[in-house]
Amino acid sequence: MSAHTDFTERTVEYNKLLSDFKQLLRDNGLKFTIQREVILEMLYSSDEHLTPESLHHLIQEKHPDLNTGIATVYRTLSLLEDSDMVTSLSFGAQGKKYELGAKDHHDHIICTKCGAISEFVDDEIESRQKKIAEELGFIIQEHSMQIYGICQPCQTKMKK
Amino acid sequence: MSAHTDFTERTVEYNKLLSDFKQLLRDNGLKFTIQREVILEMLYSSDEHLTPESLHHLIQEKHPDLNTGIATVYRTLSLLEDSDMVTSLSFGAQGKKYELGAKDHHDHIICTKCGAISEFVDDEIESRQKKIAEELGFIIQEHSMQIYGICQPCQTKMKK
DNA sequence: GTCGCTGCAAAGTCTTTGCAGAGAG
DNA sequence: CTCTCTGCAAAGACTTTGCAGCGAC
Repeated sequence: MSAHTDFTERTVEYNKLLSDFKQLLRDNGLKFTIQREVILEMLYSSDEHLTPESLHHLIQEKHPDLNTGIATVYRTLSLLEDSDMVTSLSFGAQGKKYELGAKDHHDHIICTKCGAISEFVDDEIESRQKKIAEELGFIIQEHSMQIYGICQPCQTKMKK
Repeated sequence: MSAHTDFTERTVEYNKLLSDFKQLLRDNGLKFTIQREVILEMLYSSDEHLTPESLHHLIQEKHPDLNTGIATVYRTLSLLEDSDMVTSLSFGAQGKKYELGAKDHHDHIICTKCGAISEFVDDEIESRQKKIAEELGFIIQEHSMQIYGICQPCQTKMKK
């Protein structure tokens, strides 16, 4: 499930993120605390889109000693969102989900029979999106796209 | 933005919607009430994506005699959503927004600052999606796509 | 040391639910 | 008449905020 990334590369990427965060805090006269670092780290290491609650849960699990409060999670997420370091998304279900803005972009195609998920990126779609946003006067930040269908293996099963 | 529709045609379209709704209610042993009719009517006649609160407000305004409760609005929207007559959208901004599902397929572009939503359809994207699904061996059923960005008015505000 | 940060709990929002009377079928 | 609906208010779920002690700088 979680894509394996080369350790060195991952560290470099994370360190960049971390120093951006520190810079952001410094620029605004804010303090770099262990809680804030852990929240960033969890956002980085998780491949999922996290809700404030799931993020809090993750932190409680991995760093029980910190006894981080949910309020701090909310406050930090707002801070990160205001600074465009994370983006909040809310698909249908209740409650927002958050993800780091720095990750590689990709879309998903989901099988409605077995739940298998494939990822894809299509340059043509990406460029059309930019054009559409432009035409509508928007400055595009990102997008999210899901295609739902039936995957090959499920199609085969259904024929039997 | 809002396509002008000829009055007669509009009435025909609305009547179709209304009879579908009545049928739905009948099929499930539910009752056709004035409140339910007014909610459907407001959803139909509004070009906006409505929140439960704004919908309630609209109804209070146009039909003050009914004194419709917000709970009824929530209950009716859930009913309509469960029956796929309306679709709920929940992007960034707080609170869900609802739109009639009977309308033509379209995607959404959402302002991450103020929550404004515009709609669009792009044939090229639609056809690319079909192609991608095909390449990945999927039989496409449907899709959902959202672009997030900053709308014109918010860009202007930010410059000040 | 100073001043922002944190956890806790209380206060806000938004949404759902229980109830008794009203109303559709 | 019966059984669902409705408005109201109370209860829930999710977020934000006030406060006093803690900790980064």
